[in-house]
Amino acid sequence: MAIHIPRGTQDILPGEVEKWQLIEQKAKEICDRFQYQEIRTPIFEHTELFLRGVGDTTDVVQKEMYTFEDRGERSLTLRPEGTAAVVRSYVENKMFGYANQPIKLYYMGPMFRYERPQAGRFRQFVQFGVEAIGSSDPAIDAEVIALAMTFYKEMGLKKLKLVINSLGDKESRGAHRDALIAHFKPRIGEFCSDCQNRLEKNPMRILDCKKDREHELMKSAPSILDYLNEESKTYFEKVQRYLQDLDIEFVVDPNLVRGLDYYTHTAFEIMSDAEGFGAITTLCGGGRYNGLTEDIGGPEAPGIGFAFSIERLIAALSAEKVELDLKNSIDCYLVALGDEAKDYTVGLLQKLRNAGFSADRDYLDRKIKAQFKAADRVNAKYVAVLGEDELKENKINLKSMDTGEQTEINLDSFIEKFIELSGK
RNA sequence: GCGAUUGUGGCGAAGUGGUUAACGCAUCGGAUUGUGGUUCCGACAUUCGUGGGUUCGAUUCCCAUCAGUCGCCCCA
Repeated sequence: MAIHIPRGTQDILPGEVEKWQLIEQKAKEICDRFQYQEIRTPIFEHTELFLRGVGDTTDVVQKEMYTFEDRGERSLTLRPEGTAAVVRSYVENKMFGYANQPIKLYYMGPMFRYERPQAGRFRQFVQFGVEAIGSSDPAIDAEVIALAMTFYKEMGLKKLKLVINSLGDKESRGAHRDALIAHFKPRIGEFCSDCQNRLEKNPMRILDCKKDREHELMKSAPSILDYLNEESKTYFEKVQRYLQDLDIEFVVDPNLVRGLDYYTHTAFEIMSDAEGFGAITTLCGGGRYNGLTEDIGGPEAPGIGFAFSIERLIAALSAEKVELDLKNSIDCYLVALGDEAKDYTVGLLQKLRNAGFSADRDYLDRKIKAQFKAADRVNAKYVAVLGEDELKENKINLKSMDTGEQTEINLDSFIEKFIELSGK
């Protein structure tokens, strides 16, 4: 039996890959405008990095990592997200010492999570992400969010919803944590087993639980926003003000927690409202992670970033029925009749290509009619017919597929004439 | 990890416990000699995800297994 593609992975075939290329191009262009530079890190890292960086109480680490041992008995893990690795590289390469600060980076590449595949969820998926490290100016929080929103808008998405929250600094989080434990502990038995586990390890994640959402203690739970100290409060207010200045609409959701442990202060998600987008609504997630550099053994350096998956972007584009501007025509298709003519097209084709045109010919020894069909199928603008008659007279017949008009051209001056006619 | 649902030619899809498994699209060939996108004719599955069982006989019934899809949890 034929071998299948592994579960949760996909081949991106011609016809579909053009969308990816367009998106990648757009992402790079916008990063250039915002002055973020590309960084490429390995696809696997030491498992330890994610345990410490992402947090060992998170679902991502507990049940979704592709972890394996190499021949040297090192525990390695296919990266489940991008931030930990970028921050590792920042520390390892001492980017904190670079002249140009803050360090503004972007990345794009495959991530891996062991999950049951479904709409918008894969075991290998491609994330595009951005990290700005070395500044704790709320303006850069706004810039990072603006970058994501700009990208989506320019791709043509309209049904977007930006949700933001503040998780505060260490002090605020500590106070909130104590309040949460005090709030839930007396009646924690009424909650699901996950929540019972979360109580001591990471009580904030109880707020994120979907099962116990309707419980009365959920509604009366202490909000992080009431526990922000002055500094955190001011920071959050500034971020919001900058977003308003940028005309970026948002809603504040005090229950937005995010799945990874490293977030502090600003946390945000961009969701799609589009119908037919399925159960998954999050397109993009991100936030600030002051303290992450220290968690993985580096000096103190505040950072903020986001990541989104190209797969979900494409799903959102198709849910909103956005037409992408994909060009798919070729300049010239060569139709040859007879062995002598076929031989001649080998060189002629190369001349067209050398002159900068996209050009192709038949390689299946098809009849003239079938060759024209093939030309039509690839959306050829022109078809050049070379048969025994033309060859004898040193001519070639050029047909415009739009107008059906045909012109006889001297074979020796074909390229020059073609450049002229095609207006290139 | 749990649940639902599906699995027939390159694609979409009908169907039955029993001789040759509809149809549509695509593809290829042809409709007086070398010209596409329309029309007409013809060709194209020793085979119904895989393995096992029931049966005189299974693509159709049962079991297992694998895979796809969707949902829960959580996320991108």
